[in-house]
Amino acid sequence: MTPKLRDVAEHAGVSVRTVSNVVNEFRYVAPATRERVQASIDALGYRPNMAARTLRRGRTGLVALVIPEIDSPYYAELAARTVRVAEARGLTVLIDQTDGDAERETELLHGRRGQLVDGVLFSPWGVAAAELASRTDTVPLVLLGEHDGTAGVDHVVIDNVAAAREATGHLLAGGRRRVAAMGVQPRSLNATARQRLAGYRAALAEAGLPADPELEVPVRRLHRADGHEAMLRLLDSPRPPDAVFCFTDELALGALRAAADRGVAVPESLALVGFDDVEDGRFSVPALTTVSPDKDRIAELALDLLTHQADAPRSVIAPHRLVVRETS
Amino acid sequence: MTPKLRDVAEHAGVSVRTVSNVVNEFRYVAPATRERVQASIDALGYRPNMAARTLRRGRTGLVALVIPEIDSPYYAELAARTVRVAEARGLTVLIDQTDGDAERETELLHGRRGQLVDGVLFSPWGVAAAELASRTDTVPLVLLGEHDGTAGVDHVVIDNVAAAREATGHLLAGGRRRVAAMGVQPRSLNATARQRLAGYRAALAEAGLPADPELEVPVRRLHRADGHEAMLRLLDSPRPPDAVFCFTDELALGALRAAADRGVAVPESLALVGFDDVEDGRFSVPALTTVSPDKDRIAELALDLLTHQADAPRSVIAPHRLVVRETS
DNA sequence: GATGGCATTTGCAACGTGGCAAAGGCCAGT
DNA sequence: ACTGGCCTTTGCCACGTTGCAAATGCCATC
Repeated sequence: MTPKLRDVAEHAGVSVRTVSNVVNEFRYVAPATRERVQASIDALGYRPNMAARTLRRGRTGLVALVIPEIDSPYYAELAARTVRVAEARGLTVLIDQTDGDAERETELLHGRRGQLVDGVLFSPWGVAAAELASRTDTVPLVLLGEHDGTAGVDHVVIDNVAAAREATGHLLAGGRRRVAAMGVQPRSLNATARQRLAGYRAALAEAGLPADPELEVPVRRLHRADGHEAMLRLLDSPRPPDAVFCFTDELALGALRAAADRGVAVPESLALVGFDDVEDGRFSVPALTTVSPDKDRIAELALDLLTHQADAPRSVIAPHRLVVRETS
Repeated sequence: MTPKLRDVAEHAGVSVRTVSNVVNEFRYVAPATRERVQASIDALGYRPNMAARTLRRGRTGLVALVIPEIDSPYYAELAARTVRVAEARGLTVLIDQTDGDAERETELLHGRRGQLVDGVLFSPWGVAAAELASRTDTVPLVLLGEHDGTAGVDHVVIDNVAAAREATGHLLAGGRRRVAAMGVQPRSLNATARQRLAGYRAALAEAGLPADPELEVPVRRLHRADGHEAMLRLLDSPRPPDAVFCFTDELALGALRAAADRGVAVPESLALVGFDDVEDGRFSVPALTTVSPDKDRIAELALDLLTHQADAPRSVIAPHRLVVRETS
């Protein structure tokens, strides 16, 4: 059996409370006592029991990070950073994977974790804003990357509209005239996709180009396979685009592969811009031009919001920048 | 305040214990009572308090997955699968990221998590076998992907030697004669790298080729950047290889990029084989030939071992297969 | 109508910890 | 020597839950 406070107390010849004081680095413990107790702790290999501590303190030190998929590189990178930042603040991250399933998202949102976590960082995929509003759970919540303003919830976002406009504008500035947008979501729940589409359209309008419905390409998910499939269709269509703004790097990498399959030269005949700046895109051939959100900053800001909950919901915007590489 | 059992009990006019019985689906609860209590539970929005439950039951339902990096695609994919399998078994996975830091690994190994988890799935990087043996913690432990047989611990592995031999043999069968191995670890702690090197050498020996130290390429980490750098060095060397067996897909993807940088045609002038079968490699140009470990199976087996701990340490081998694509 | 047995409900206690506040001990200043 | 004050240690209890076993109630059977 794992030793508990009482065992240490007996071993050191002090009261349970004193051991607790040592463990919690209480100020008023005589150096000699502290030393003796510490020796007993080491000797017995005592570790605080988290359950008991949590029950007593009312806090767990755990934060849930709810994301659609761990193995999607953007989320993996975001998760890695979140874990690092959280650890630096004495928090532990519990990663929940929803597979984009709205039902599971709702479940987690309404506190299925039952007091297991002190806060939730939530990167929604299929869940509607209304669902957020109807939340009864009291656990602090911060939304990542979704914001249509309706839900009265803290959130960290990047300026998706501006970023999409820059990306599309960059393609247009390079002389492209048939620029497609890939990543449109059939169900319009997804605020991020909507905003990127809006930015794309704004850039077209600025350049005096008409919006062509054929060039607004819907995909089921945002994976490489989806990008690959959609790009093949585009390239096989009567009037293929000369550039594509992809809503994620994964889509862009799939599209890049499709271009290779069809023998279309990138960037000569087809320019591509992605979104997320994931590691893969830096090493692809050719390397991917992309919008790079500041993931470290996102993680930091999200944990800031979570640990300093305020009365009124806040919206924080993390920086992004366009990274031009070889696909454009 | 979140309602507790007592609140529900009062609301439903039954004892606390009966509510607990309903929550835990105890057999002997009258249907009418069950219904009434359930109504109260729903009305008040009761959620069991995990800390109290854990304290009482002695189990948390949490399993730690300790990996070097979440955002390395192999680990990300493994983590995603582990989370799914665990969930199907009513377990929640807590992901710990060590950044390959031996100290942190040791810390986690010795139970820093203090009863927070019921078991640990551990994918070591820098920690020595001796460290494992000296473990005092009693939490069930399963090792992933490391096995030099010395540590008396359950583990799930693939047959790295055989896999490396197949991969290298495949390159040799394709007529390559200067086959390099990339991914050798300077410190020899890493059993996986050692085994893959052994398999590589075995294949060379089988083909009657001498082992050339110049072709056994060490790298600091196993990332794309390391593969890129190492490959550039190889290509710039007096006698570059005509094929490289990379110990991870990430290295291979970096190498692929390096080949493009130097204008070396893959697979014509240079063949590449990776290891891990990560998603990126399926969409790279050209698509990566790789050793594909059965990650689903690894996750399942690991949780099997963890939940059915035995007296004697067991070694389980998960299947793998060589997936030939375009780089060889 | 009494008895036995089973279905259902309940009270008590304990899991290991930390908040609280009081008790104890020591020393300096008067 | 006495007092006051501060440093140090301590006991008691509650956090919310469930294991245990006993208590209650009901019905069929004799």
